[in-house]
Amino acid sequence: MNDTATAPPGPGGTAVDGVLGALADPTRRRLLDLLADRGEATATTLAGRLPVSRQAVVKHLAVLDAAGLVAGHRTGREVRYAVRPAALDDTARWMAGLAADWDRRLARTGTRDGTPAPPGG
Amino acid sequence: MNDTATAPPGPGGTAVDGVLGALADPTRRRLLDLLADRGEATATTLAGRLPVSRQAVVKHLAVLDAAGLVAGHRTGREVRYAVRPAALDDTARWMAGLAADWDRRLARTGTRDGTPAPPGG
DNA sequence: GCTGAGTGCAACCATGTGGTTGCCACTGCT
DNA sequence: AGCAGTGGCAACCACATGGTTGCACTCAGC
Repeated sequence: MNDTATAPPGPGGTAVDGVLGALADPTRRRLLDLLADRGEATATTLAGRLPVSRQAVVKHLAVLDAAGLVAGHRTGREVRYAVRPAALDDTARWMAGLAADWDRRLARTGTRDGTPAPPGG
Repeated sequence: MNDTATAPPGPGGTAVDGVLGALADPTRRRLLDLLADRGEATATTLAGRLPVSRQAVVKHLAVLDAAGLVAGHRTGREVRYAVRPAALDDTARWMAGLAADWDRRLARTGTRDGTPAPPGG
């Protein structure tokens, strides 16, 4: 059984989970916005634009990296991070599919609750 | 300045924030899946399908309700909840727009970071 | 009116997570 | 070689959050 609801039959379901958690935090969203705006940036630079310490930014960047939303590569003594639209796009599609799925289900289900759920589907 | 990144210029940005947080929790997603599948259900019924207590379900339902993902209406002594695709659909669109926005920005930005561009810095 | 089912609320606990500070290692420039 | 800047731990703190239990209240049926 997949644990990502039902709409996303594709293998990308796991990635979606991380993306949702990562995007749920406002600081992280701000970080992504900053990153998308600058194209690339280091944790130190980013920290200068946010009301949090560099270490906090590093942690957030780690979460975003785990979610596949950003990627960092070392350049000399710096580590520059950049956004990766792929994961976001994948999640957007998953969500759109989920919304459509809900609508579809709502159309076929009436107002039953006491019933022990449909056996065949 | 809105705190929901930049892509969604519409007023729906606030709703998105709640949806993301609500969707980030696996139990909540399971709940939504159950709800979408049954059409309608009470917290007690839902609790029977999940490995958590009824009260835990009630709390999750409250979060989902605050996010606009579900709506509950009282029927006698029961409170039946049902999913509301609107908020999800809205968020899906926001996310798709954000993904497109990133791609757009990445196309125009090069690899600048060290440049103290903004005068405030 | 009594009883049973179901809801709502409050207290409480444990863990996760955001955030900070401190310190050390490494890299690059002079 | 020496100094300054940047990154990477690790420890630590505070609060939010998921989850539980207990109890009181309400609605439905007999």
